[in-house]
Amino acid sequence: MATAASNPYLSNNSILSSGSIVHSESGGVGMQPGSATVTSGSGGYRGDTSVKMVQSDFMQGAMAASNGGHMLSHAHQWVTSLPHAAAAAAAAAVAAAEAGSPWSSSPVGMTGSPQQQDVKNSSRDDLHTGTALHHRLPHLASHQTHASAWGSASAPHINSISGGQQQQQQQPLIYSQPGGFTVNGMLSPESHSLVHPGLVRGDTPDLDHGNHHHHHHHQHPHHQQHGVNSHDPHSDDDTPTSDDLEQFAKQFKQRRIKLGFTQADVGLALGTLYGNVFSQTTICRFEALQLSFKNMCKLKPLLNKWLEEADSSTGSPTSIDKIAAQGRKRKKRTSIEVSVKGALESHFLKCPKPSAQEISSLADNLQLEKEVVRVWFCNRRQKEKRMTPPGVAQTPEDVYSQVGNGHFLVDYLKDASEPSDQRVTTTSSFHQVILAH
DNA sequence: ATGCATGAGGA
DNA sequence: CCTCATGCATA
Repeated sequence: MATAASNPYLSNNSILSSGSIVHSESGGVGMQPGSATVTSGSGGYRGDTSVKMVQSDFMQGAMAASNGGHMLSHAHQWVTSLPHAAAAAAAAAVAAAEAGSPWSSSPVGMTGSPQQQDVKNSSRDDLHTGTALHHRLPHLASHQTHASAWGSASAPHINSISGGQQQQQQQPLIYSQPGGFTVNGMLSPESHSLVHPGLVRGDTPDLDHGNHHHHHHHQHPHHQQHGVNSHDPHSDDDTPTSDDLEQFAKQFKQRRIKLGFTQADVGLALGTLYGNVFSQTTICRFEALQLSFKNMCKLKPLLNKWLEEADSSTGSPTSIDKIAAQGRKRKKRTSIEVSVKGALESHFLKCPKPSAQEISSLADNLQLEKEVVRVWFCNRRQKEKRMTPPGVAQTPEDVYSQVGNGHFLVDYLKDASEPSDQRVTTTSSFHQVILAH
Protein backbone atom coordinates (compact mmCIF):
# COMPACT_ATOMS: atom_id res chain seq x y z
CA MET A 1 0.00 0.00 0.00
CA ALA A 2 1.07 3.30 -0.29
CA THR A 3 4.32 2.55 -1.67
CA ALA A 4 5.65 4.95 -3.85
CA ALA A 5 4.08 7.78 -2.37
CA SER A 6 6.56 10.25 -2.98
CA ASN A 7 4.86 13.19 -1.83
CA PRO A 8 1.93 12.51 0.12
CA TYR A 9 0.84 15.87 0.82
CA LEU A 10 0.58 17.33 -2.44
CA SER A 11 -1.37 14.44 -3.20
CA ASN A 12 -3.61 15.91 -5.59
CA ASN A 13 -1.15 18.16 -6.52
CA SER A 14 -3.17 20.77 -7.49
CA ILE A 15 -2.05 22.80 -4.90
CA LEU A 16 -4.66 24.97 -5.47
CA SER A 17 -3.45 27.80 -7.05
CA SER A 18 -6.21 29.90 -6.38
CA GLY A 19 -5.69 31.19 -3.12
CA SER A 20 -2.72 30.22 -1.39
CA ILE A 21 0.07 32.36 -1.61
CA VAL A 22 2.86 30.39 -0.70
CA HIS A 23 5.45 32.67 0.15
CA SER A 24 7.45 31.50 2.86
CA GLU A 25 7.34 32.71 6.21
CA SER A 26 10.21 34.72 6.91
CA GLY A 27 11.15 34.81 10.39
CA GLY A 28 12.16 38.25 10.78
CA VAL A 29 10.17 39.84 8.25
CA GLY A 30 9.05 43.07 9.38
CA MET A 31 5.90 42.95 7.60
CA GLN A 32 4.82 42.76 4.22
CA PRO A 33 1.68 44.21 3.37
CA GLY A 34 -0.29 41.62 1.91
CA SER A 35 -0.12 38.61 3.90
CA ALA A 36 -0.38 37.83 7.41
CA THR A 37 -0.35 34.20 7.46
CA VAL A 38 0.18 31.93 4.78
CA THR A 39 -1.45 28.77 4.85
CA SER A 40 -1.42 26.74 1.98
CA GLY A 41 -3.72 24.03 2.05
CA SER A 42 -3.88 21.44 -0.34
CA GLY A 43 -6.92 19.85 -1.23
CA GLY A 44 -7.98 19.55 2.25
CA TYR A 45 -5.80 17.58 4.33
CA ARG A 46 -7.89 16.49 7.03
CA GLY A 47 -11.30 17.18 6.68
CA ASP A 48 -11.39 20.25 8.40
CA THR A 49 -10.38 23.04 6.73
CA SER A 50 -11.15 24.01 3.66
CA VAL A 51 -8.99 25.80 1.74
CA LYS A 52 -8.44 28.67 3.63
CA MET A 53 -6.54 31.35 2.52
CA VAL A 54 -6.06 34.14 4.56
CA GLN A 55 -4.76 36.85 2.79
CA SER A 56 -5.52 39.22 5.27
CA ASP A 57 -4.13 42.36 4.43
CA PHE A 58 -1.83 43.17 7.05
CA MET A 59 -3.21 43.47 10.34
CA GLN A 60 -2.01 45.90 12.58
CA GLY A 61 -3.88 45.48 15.65
CA ALA A 62 -1.77 42.74 16.74
CA MET A 63 1.51 44.18 16.56
CA ALA A 64 0.65 46.25 19.33
CA ALA A 65 1.79 43.62 21.53
CA SER A 66 5.12 44.18 20.65
CA ASN A 67 7.78 42.04 21.23
CA GLY A 68 9.38 44.69 22.94
CA GLY A 69 9.39 43.23 26.18
CA HIS A 70 7.18 40.76 27.48
CA MET A 71 8.40 37.30 27.23
CA LEU A 72 9.04 36.85 30.73
CA SER A 73 9.65 33.45 30.08
CA HIS A 74 11.51 32.75 33.09
CA ALA A 75 8.85 31.77 35.33
CA HIS A 76 8.68 28.15 35.16
CA GLN A 77 6.09 26.37 36.77
CA TRP A 78 8.15 23.47 37.59
CA VAL A 79 8.81 24.62 40.88
CA THR A 80 5.92 26.06 42.35
CA SER A 81 4.48 29.23 41.62
CA LEU A 82 6.69 32.04 41.11
CA PRO A 83 5.42 35.08 42.61
CA HIS A 84 7.68 37.10 40.72
CA ALA A 85 6.37 38.63 37.72
CA ALA A 86 3.19 39.28 39.23
CA ALA A 87 1.21 40.26 36.35
CA ALA A 88 1.13 37.27 34.27
CA ALA A 89 2.47 35.05 36.82
CA ALA A 90 -0.76 34.51 38.41
CA ALA A 91 -2.24 33.02 35.43
CA ALA A 92 0.76 31.06 34.70
CA ALA A 93 0.91 29.70 38.10
CA VAL A 94 -2.55 28.52 37.91
CA ALA A 95 -1.90 26.78 34.77
CA ALA A 96 1.10 25.23 36.17
CA ALA A 97 -0.58 23.99 39.16
CA GLU A 98 -3.27 22.41 37.31
CA ALA A 99 -1.20 21.14 34.59
CA GLY A 100 1.12 19.45 36.82
CA SER A 101 4.43 19.53 35.37
CA PRO A 102 6.43 16.47 35.10
CA TRP A 103 9.06 17.97 37.12
CA SER A 104 7.42 18.46 40.27
CA SER A 105 4.41 16.50 40.21
CA SER A 106 4.43 13.66 37.97
CA PRO A 107 6.50 10.93 39.13
CA VAL A 108 7.26 9.41 35.95
CA GLY A 109 5.38 6.46 36.56
CA MET A 110 5.95 4.75 33.45
CA THR A 111 8.79 2.72 33.05
CA GLY A 112 7.78 0.51 30.43
CA SER A 113 5.21 2.68 29.03
CA PRO A 114 3.32 1.19 26.31
CA GLN A 115 4.53 3.73 24.02
CA GLN A 116 2.17 3.93 21.41
CA GLN A 117 3.39 2.55 18.36
CA ASP A 118 2.00 5.32 16.67
CA VAL A 119 3.02 6.20 13.52
CA LYS A 120 1.40 5.93 10.63
CA ASN A 121 1.17 2.52 9.74
CA SER A 122 4.55 1.96 8.92
CA SER A 123 5.85 -1.16 9.93
CA ARG A 124 9.32 -0.66 10.22
CA ASP A 125 9.89 -3.27 7.83
CA ASP A 126 13.14 -4.49 8.62
CA LEU A 127 14.10 -5.00 12.00
CA HIS A 128 16.34 -7.73 11.92
CA THR A 129 18.76 -6.59 14.21
CA GLY A 130 20.78 -9.33 15.21
CA THR A 131 23.61 -7.27 16.05
CA ALA A 132 24.53 -8.37 19.31
CA LEU A 133 28.01 -7.90 19.56
CA HIS A 134 29.15 -5.30 21.74
CA HIS A 135 32.13 -5.82 23.69
CA ARG A 136 32.55 -4.23 26.85
CA LEU A 137 35.59 -2.30 26.75
CA PRO A 138 37.37 -0.40 29.23
CA HIS A 139 35.85 2.53 30.50
CA LEU A 140 35.54 5.76 28.99
CA ALA A 141 33.86 8.75 29.97
CA SER A 142 34.42 11.85 28.32
CA HIS A 143 33.38 14.63 30.28
CA GLN A 144 33.12 17.88 28.90
CA THR A 145 32.76 21.23 30.07
CA HIS A 146 29.42 21.11 31.29
CA ALA A 147 28.01 23.92 32.98
CA SER A 148 24.89 24.92 31.92
CA ALA A 149 21.46 25.28 32.16
CA TRP A 150 19.54 23.58 34.63
CA GLY A 151 22.10 21.21 35.53
CA SER A 152 24.30 22.01 38.22
CA ALA A 153 24.85 25.54 37.96
CA SER A 154 27.21 27.35 39.92
CA ALA A 155 24.77 29.74 40.92
CA PRO A 156 25.39 31.49 44.01
CA HIS A 157 22.20 31.02 45.66
CA ILE A 158 20.89 27.67 45.43
CA ASN A 159 18.47 26.51 47.79
CA SER A 160 16.22 23.73 47.64
CA ILE A 161 12.73 24.41 47.99
CA SER A 162 10.64 21.49 48.32
CA GLY A 163 13.17 19.59 50.14
CA GLY A 164 12.69 16.56 48.19
CA GLN A 165 15.85 16.51 46.48
CA GLN A 166 19.35 16.42 47.12
CA GLN A 167 22.39 17.57 45.66
CA GLN A 168 24.72 15.76 43.57
CA GLN A 169 27.07 17.22 41.31
CA GLN A 170 27.90 15.48 38.24
CA GLN A 171 28.67 12.00 37.78
CA PRO A 172 29.41 9.73 35.03
CA LEU A 173 26.15 8.17 34.89
CA ILE A 174 26.44 7.46 31.38
CA TYR A 175 26.16 4.08 30.22
CA SER A 176 27.63 1.69 32.51
CA GLN A 177 29.47 -0.17 30.11
CA PRO A 178 31.52 2.06 28.30
CA GLY A 179 33.02 1.33 25.30
CA GLY A 180 35.05 2.64 22.79
CA PHE A 181 38.37 3.82 23.21
CA THR A 182 39.28 5.09 20.01
CA VAL A 183 36.99 6.71 17.90
CA ASN A 184 38.50 5.70 14.91
CA GLY A 185 38.80 2.83 12.97
CA MET A 186 35.68 1.56 14.03
CA LEU A 187 32.77 0.72 12.41
CA SER A 188 30.68 1.81 9.93
CA PRO A 189 27.49 0.82 11.22
CA GLU A 190 25.70 0.48 8.25
CA SER A 191 24.26 3.33 6.92
CA HIS A 192 26.88 5.51 5.96
CA SER A 193 25.51 5.12 2.66
CA LEU A 194 22.96 7.62 3.34
CA VAL A 195 23.82 11.01 4.09
CA HIS A 196 26.84 11.83 5.78
CA PRO A 197 27.64 15.21 4.87
CA GLY A 198 31.20 15.19 4.33
CA LEU A 199 31.89 13.21 7.26
CA VAL A 200 33.34 10.08 6.35
CA ARG A 201 34.30 8.75 9.43
CA GLY A 202 36.50 6.16 8.30
CA ASP A 203 39.11 8.05 9.80
CA THR A 204 38.96 9.70 12.87
CA PRO A 205 38.49 13.19 13.23
CA ASP A 206 40.82 13.05 15.99
CA LEU A 207 39.27 15.42 18.23
CA ASP A 208 40.94 15.91 21.36
CA HIS A 209 38.67 14.77 23.82
CA GLY A 210 40.02 14.55 27.14
CA ASN A 211 38.11 11.75 28.31
CA HIS A 212 38.93 11.02 31.72
CA HIS A 213 36.68 8.84 33.42
CA HIS A 214 36.05 9.38 36.85
CA HIS A 215 35.13 6.87 39.27
CA HIS A 216 32.10 5.06 38.77
CA HIS A 217 29.73 6.36 41.09
CA HIS A 218 26.36 5.09 41.24
CA GLN A 219 23.75 7.56 41.65
CA HIS A 220 21.68 7.59 44.65
CA PRO A 221 18.34 6.28 44.14
CA HIS A 222 16.81 8.46 46.56
CA HIS A 223 16.31 11.53 44.76
CA GLN A 224 13.36 12.13 42.76
CA GLN A 225 12.00 15.04 41.18
CA HIS A 226 9.56 15.31 43.83
CA GLY A 227 8.79 13.77 47.02
CA VAL A 228 6.80 11.19 45.40
CA ASN A 229 9.28 8.67 44.63
CA SER A 230 7.23 5.71 44.74
CA HIS A 231 7.86 4.04 41.59
CA ASP A 232 9.95 1.17 40.71
CA PRO A 233 7.34 -1.41 40.57
CA HIS A 234 9.76 -3.59 38.99
CA SER A 235 13.04 -2.19 39.64
CA ASP A 236 13.76 -1.42 36.16
CA ASP A 237 15.83 1.52 36.12
CA ASP A 238 16.19 4.20 38.49
CA THR A 239 14.99 7.44 37.47
CA PRO A 240 17.69 9.69 36.47
CA THR A 241 17.93 13.10 37.81
CA SER A 242 17.96 16.13 35.75
CA ASP A 243 21.62 16.28 36.13
CA ASP A 244 21.99 12.82 34.89
CA LEU A 245 20.03 13.60 31.86
CA GLU A 246 21.85 16.70 31.17
CA GLN A 247 25.10 15.01 31.36
CA PHE A 248 24.08 12.11 29.35
CA ALA A 249 22.71 14.32 26.67
CA LYS A 250 25.90 16.16 26.44
CA GLN A 251 27.97 13.13 26.27
CA PHE A 252 25.72 11.58 23.84
CA LYS A 253 26.00 14.44 21.51
CA GLN A 254 29.65 14.53 21.78
CA ARG A 255 30.06 10.89 21.02
CA ARG A 256 27.63 11.00 18.24
CA ILE A 257 29.52 13.71 16.59
CA LYS A 258 32.79 12.06 17.03
CA LEU A 259 31.47 8.97 15.51
CA GLY A 260 30.34 10.97 12.66
CA PHE A 261 26.68 10.46 12.85
CA THR A 262 24.04 12.94 12.29
CA GLN A 263 21.01 13.23 14.44
CA ALA A 264 19.01 11.75 11.67
CA ASP A 265 21.25 8.76 11.47
CA VAL A 266 20.73 8.04 15.05
CA GLY A 267 17.04 8.31 14.81
CA LEU A 268 16.99 5.92 11.99
CA ALA A 269 19.30 3.54 13.68
CA LEU A 270 17.11 3.39 16.67
CA GLY A 271 14.42 2.27 14.42
CA THR A 272 16.35 -0.46 12.81
CA LEU A 273 17.87 -1.53 16.01
CA TYR A 274 15.08 -1.37 18.39
CA GLY A 275 12.07 -0.76 16.44
CA ASN A 276 11.43 2.75 17.42
CA VAL A 277 12.31 5.19 14.81
CA PHE A 278 12.84 8.73 15.70
CA SER A 279 13.34 11.74 13.65
CA GLN A 280 16.16 14.13 13.62
CA THR A 281 13.96 16.47 15.50
CA THR A 282 13.61 14.25 18.44
CA ILE A 283 17.25 13.48 18.67
CA CYS A 284 17.99 17.10 18.42
CA ARG A 285 15.56 17.92 21.12
CA PHE A 286 16.96 15.27 23.31
CA GLU A 287 20.41 16.63 23.00
CA ALA A 288 19.19 20.05 23.67
CA LEU A 289 17.13 18.89 26.56
CA GLN A 290 14.06 20.24 25.07
CA LEU A 291 11.87 17.37 25.93
CA SER A 292 9.89 16.83 29.00
CA PHE A 293 11.58 15.15 31.82
CA LYS A 294 9.57 12.06 31.36
CA ASN A 295 10.29 11.91 27.74
CA MET A 296 13.96 12.33 28.33
CA CYS A 297 13.90 9.44 30.68
CA LYS A 298 12.24 7.28 28.18
CA LEU A 299 14.64 8.03 25.44
CA LYS A 300 17.80 7.86 27.37
CA PRO A 301 18.00 4.08 27.54
CA LEU A 302 17.49 3.80 23.86
CA LEU A 303 20.10 6.28 22.99
CA ASN A 304 22.34 4.69 25.44
CA LYS A 305 22.04 1.43 23.67
CA TRP A 306 22.68 2.99 20.40
CA LEU A 307 25.78 4.48 21.76
CA GLU A 308 27.00 1.14 22.81
CA GLU A 309 26.29 -0.28 19.47
CA ALA A 310 27.90 2.51 17.69
CA ASP A 311 31.04 2.17 19.61
CA SER A 312 31.50 -1.36 18.83
CA SER A 313 29.72 -2.03 15.74
CA THR A 314 32.21 -3.47 13.59
CA GLY A 315 30.05 -4.36 11.04
CA SER A 316 26.62 -4.90 11.68
CA PRO A 317 24.97 -5.44 8.50
CA THR A 318 21.94 -4.04 9.82
CA SER A 319 20.27 -2.97 6.88
CA ILE A 320 19.02 0.30 7.08
CA ASP A 321 16.82 1.95 4.87
CA LYS A 322 14.46 4.48 5.23
CA ILE A 323 11.03 3.63 5.77
CA ALA A 324 8.84 4.60 3.10
CA ALA A 325 6.88 7.56 3.63
CA GLN A 326 3.39 7.01 4.14
CA GLY A 327 0.77 8.92 2.58
CA ARG A 328 -0.52 11.45 4.86
CA LYS A 329 -1.60 14.80 4.11
CA ARG A 330 -0.30 17.23 6.39
CA LYS A 331 -1.49 20.67 6.53
CA LYS A 332 0.99 23.05 5.26
CA ARG A 333 2.67 24.88 7.95
CA THR A 334 1.03 28.09 8.69
CA SER A 335 3.29 30.97 9.03
CA ILE A 336 2.34 33.42 11.58
CA GLU A 337 3.64 36.84 11.28
CA VAL A 338 5.77 38.20 13.94
CA SER A 339 3.36 40.81 14.92
CA VAL A 340 0.68 38.26 15.24
CA LYS A 341 2.93 36.10 17.24
CA GLY A 342 3.49 38.98 19.50
CA ALA A 343 -0.17 39.30 20.03
CA LEU A 344 -0.50 35.67 20.80
CA GLU A 345 2.31 35.89 23.23
CA SER A 346 0.64 38.68 25.01
CA HIS A 347 -2.49 36.76 25.38
CA PHE A 348 -0.61 33.80 26.51
CA LEU A 349 0.86 35.73 29.32
CA LYS A 350 -2.48 36.81 30.40
CA CYS A 351 -4.10 33.55 29.92
CA PRO A 352 -2.23 30.43 28.98
CA LYS A 353 -5.34 28.47 28.64
CA PRO A 354 -7.98 30.37 26.87
CA SER A 355 -11.37 28.92 26.52
CA ALA A 356 -12.67 27.81 23.25
CA GLN A 357 -14.58 30.92 23.06
CA GLU A 358 -11.65 33.10 23.70
CA ILE A 359 -9.74 31.28 21.13
CA SER A 360 -12.40 31.86 18.65
CA SER A 361 -12.49 35.47 19.24
CA LEU A 362 -8.82 35.76 19.24
CA ALA A 363 -8.62 33.87 16.06
CA ASP A 364 -11.13 36.11 14.64
CA ASN A 365 -9.24 39.16 15.55
CA LEU A 366 -6.06 37.90 14.28
CA GLN A 367 -7.61 36.45 11.29
CA LEU A 368 -6.33 33.07 11.89
CA GLU A 369 -8.07 29.81 11.91
CA LYS A 370 -9.31 28.88 15.22
CA GLU A 371 -7.49 25.64 14.99
CA VAL A 372 -4.30 27.39 14.34
CA VAL A 373 -4.71 29.48 17.40
CA ARG A 374 -5.64 26.54 19.49
CA VAL A 375 -2.64 24.64 18.38
CA TRP A 376 -0.47 27.60 18.95
CA PHE A 377 -1.50 27.70 22.55
CA CYS A 378 -0.99 24.03 22.96
CA ASN A 379 2.47 24.27 21.59
CA ARG A 380 3.21 27.28 23.63
CA ARG A 381 2.22 25.48 26.75
CA GLN A 382 4.33 22.57 25.85
CA LYS A 383 7.23 24.76 25.37
CA GLU A 384 6.89 26.06 28.82
CA LYS A 385 7.23 22.62 30.08
CA ARG A 386 10.38 21.70 28.43
CA MET A 387 13.34 21.11 30.49
CA THR A 388 15.43 23.72 29.03
CA PRO A 389 14.76 26.92 30.51
CA PRO A 390 14.06 29.50 28.02
CA GLY A 391 16.71 31.87 28.54
CA VAL A 392 19.07 29.83 30.33
CA ALA A 393 20.62 32.26 32.43
CA GLN A 394 24.18 32.18 31.91
CA THR A 395 25.26 35.26 33.43
CA PRO A 396 25.27 35.23 37.09
CA GLU A 397 22.95 38.02 37.13
CA ASP A 398 20.27 36.26 35.34
CA VAL A 399 20.89 33.15 37.03
CA TYR A 400 18.39 33.83 39.53
CA SER A 401 15.89 32.19 37.46
CA GLN A 402 16.68 28.76 38.29
CA VAL A 403 19.28 26.28 38.72
CA GLY A 404 19.84 23.02 40.20
CA ASN A 405 19.05 19.66 39.11
CA GLY A 406 15.55 19.14 38.80
CA HIS A 407 14.66 21.63 41.22
CA PHE A 408 15.00 25.05 40.17
CA LEU A 409 15.50 27.28 42.84
CA VAL A 410 12.97 29.59 43.40
CA ASP A 411 14.77 32.49 44.23
CA TYR A 412 12.27 34.79 43.15
CA LEU A 413 11.93 37.54 45.37
CA LYS A 414 15.12 38.88 44.93
CA ASP A 415 13.47 41.89 44.01
CA ALA A 416 10.47 41.22 42.26
CA SER A 417 10.86 43.72 39.70
CA GLU A 418 11.59 41.96 36.67
CA PRO A 419 11.28 43.72 33.63
CA SER A 420 14.37 42.13 32.82
CA ASP A 421 13.39 39.89 30.20
CA GLN A 422 15.79 39.17 27.69
CA ARG A 423 15.24 36.14 25.95
CA VAL A 424 17.93 34.56 24.25
CA THR A 425 16.66 33.92 21.00
CA THR A 426 18.41 30.98 19.98
CA THR A 427 18.35 28.31 22.37
CA SER A 428 21.75 27.52 21.54
CA SER A 429 22.70 29.19 24.54
CA PHE A 430 23.96 25.96 25.59
CA HIS A 431 27.21 26.33 24.10
CA GLN A 432 27.36 29.24 26.02
CA VAL A 433 30.20 30.92 26.78
CA ILE A 434 30.60 32.46 29.83
CA LEU A 435 30.70 31.20 33.03
CA ALA A 436 33.70 29.41 32.20
CA HIS A 437 35.30 30.41 35.27
C1' DA B 1 17.34 24.16 15.49
C1' DT B 2 12.41 25.20 15.56
C1' DG B 3 7.65 26.26 14.32
C1' DC B 4 3.42 24.48 13.47
C1' DA B 5 0.96 19.98 13.13
C1' DT B 6 -0.93 15.22 14.02
C1' DG B 7 -2.78 11.77 17.06
C1' DA B 8 -3.20 8.81 20.94
C1' DG B 9 -4.98 9.00 25.40
C1' DG B 10 -7.32 10.96 29.29
C1' DA B 11 -11.05 13.37 31.49
C1' DC C 1 -10.55 20.11 24.74
C1' DC C 2 -6.20 19.25 26.71
C1' DT C 3 -1.68 17.08 27.34
C1' DC C 4 2.24 14.66 25.49
C1' DA C 5 5.32 12.58 22.36
C1' DT C 6 6.82 13.21 17.85
C1' DG C 7 7.83 14.76 13.35
C1' DC C 8 7.48 17.22 8.66
C1' DA C 9 8.96 21.44 6.80
C1' DT C 10 11.53 25.31 7.40
C1' DA C 11 14.46 29.01 8.55
